[in-house]
Amino acid sequence: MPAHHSARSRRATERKGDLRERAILDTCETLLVQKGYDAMTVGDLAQGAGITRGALYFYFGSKQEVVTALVARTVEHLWERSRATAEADEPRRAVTAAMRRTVELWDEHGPVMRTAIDLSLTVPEIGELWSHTADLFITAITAVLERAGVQAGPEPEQAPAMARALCWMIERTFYHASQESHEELQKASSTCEHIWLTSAGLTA
Amino acid sequence: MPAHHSARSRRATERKGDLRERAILDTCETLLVQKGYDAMTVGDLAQGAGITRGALYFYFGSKQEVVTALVARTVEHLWERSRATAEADEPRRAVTAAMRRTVELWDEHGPVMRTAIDLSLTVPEIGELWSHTADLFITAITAVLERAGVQAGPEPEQAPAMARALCWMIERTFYHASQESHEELQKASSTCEHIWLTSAGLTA
DNA sequence: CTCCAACTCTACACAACGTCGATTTTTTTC
DNA sequence: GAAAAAAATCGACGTTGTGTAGAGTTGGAG
Repeated sequence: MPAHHSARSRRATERKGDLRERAILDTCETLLVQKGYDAMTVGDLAQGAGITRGALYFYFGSKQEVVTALVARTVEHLWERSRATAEADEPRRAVTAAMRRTVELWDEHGPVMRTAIDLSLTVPEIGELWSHTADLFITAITAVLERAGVQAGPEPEQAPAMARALCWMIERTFYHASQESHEELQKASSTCEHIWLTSAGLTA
Repeated sequence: MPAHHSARSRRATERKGDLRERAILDTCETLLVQKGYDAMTVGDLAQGAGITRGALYFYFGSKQEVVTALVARTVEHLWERSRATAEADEPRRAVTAAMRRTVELWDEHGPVMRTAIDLSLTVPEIGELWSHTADLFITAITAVLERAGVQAGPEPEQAPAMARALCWMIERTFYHASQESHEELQKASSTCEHIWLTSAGLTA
């Protein structure tokens, strides 16, 4: 595996391999959309990136590693965008903002996120990545619930447990909707937002 | 190619093959728990059932077919039990009863149901089976919501769409909880019940 | 007994994975 | 700007797991 040392000097020395690596990940994302994880072979991946199978194994140890790297890249992008959103806001607004952001993310990276979810059971690394991401959402939802007056605490009817269930609801609902269309995603978002608000006691 | 399950049900006596078939499915369920779908090979399956790979292919055309049959068997059992539960009841009671039944199902068949969910994307037959099952739940939830006063209709904030989201919430929450323990399942159930009731406007 | 269907096995062909060592290309160093 | 080092590429190989083919075995009905 090539070392990933960041900026060394004023001259950004981008190796040829870095290009290839990105090409492989891009190909992977494309293929995931076109044929899905199972049908995608290492040969396809290599061909898409313009190299042979042998060469691909210089960059990644396995098909799983490629996908893991792709998930990592996507998830990182996701974190960045999440950080950007202000959290200290009136609860109702916060919910709306969060849902809009979520729609954007799924619109953009639906297939990769679906794959990540599918593989998080069988590929421990991806499971790690995804559960970490989920935790971020869960703590965010928890914060909103508590600010809206839901009691904090470890019991099943208190904020953290509810946030967890709501997170899974959103994940799963978007998972399905993103297979259909952008419109479905919007509707799904409205529904989830409504349930979230109701659970928080913010009924209109 | 030998004809498959079409005319078998008419037989009076139980053939040796029916035993084998069941043995294969039982083995499949065991292996699913022990090693998971990917790690389970057709050889393992055959060995567990006391036959060779070749013989197994007499009964099932592929590994996927075996799992599909197992899912079908499990799901059928699930339908039977669901039918048994009375539907015409006071909403609050209906919710509690439904959740208790769901806990039982996951306690009993957690691994198979998790596998069904995982494969419903890649194996169309399983997807069919599972989405049909989900529809049963969704209509049941819809009925409860409407009886509790939630408006009927196709809009994202009306009963059917909400029922769908709640169904996915329950599915996903139980999916995760059933990997942990029976206790987690119970807690998950309480949380889901609470959110369901709140969404229905049945706040205590 | 014999015949047919149900059942079982071994052997084979194939596809995809991951490894290896040799070789070529790119980058660094002097 | 050439030699040395590192990075990148290739093609061939061994392995594993899948699904198929065809031959052989059992057991019950006529």
